Amino acid sequence: MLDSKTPMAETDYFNLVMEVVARIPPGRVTTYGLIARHLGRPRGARTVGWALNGGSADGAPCHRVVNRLGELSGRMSFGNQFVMEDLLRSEGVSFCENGTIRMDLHLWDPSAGGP
DNA sequence: AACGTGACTGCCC
DNA sequence: CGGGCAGCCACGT
Repeated sequence: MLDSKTPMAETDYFNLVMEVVARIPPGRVTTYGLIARHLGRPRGARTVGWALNGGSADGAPCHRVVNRLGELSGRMSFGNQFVMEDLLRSEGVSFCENGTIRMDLHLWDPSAGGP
């Protein structure tokens, strides 16, 4: 589907990550490790974070990407994690009292291909 | 080619 | 999921 018009190279890990992140349905979240595993790098979780940091793509709502704890790790790049939290809440995501996302309710797997 | 760095994860306590 | 240590991937210098 997107492969027919998406001229991305293997070296463009950045573009590849963006594709997966862009496929995350609203009200859902995923983890770096899940994405990395879907890309074929089960140990490349850090590389996924690097990709999002490398370029702020509007087509890739990085605010839907969190660490395995359901916590918004990109606070340093976003500026304020509260912005992401409120944004996710607007999509219908529930948060714990400690400010982390309820992964058990909103965790989405890229391999699932959809909601 | 090597070292250092970073939006991570897994294992251990 | 409280904190600490090591491993992995890709990039910049």
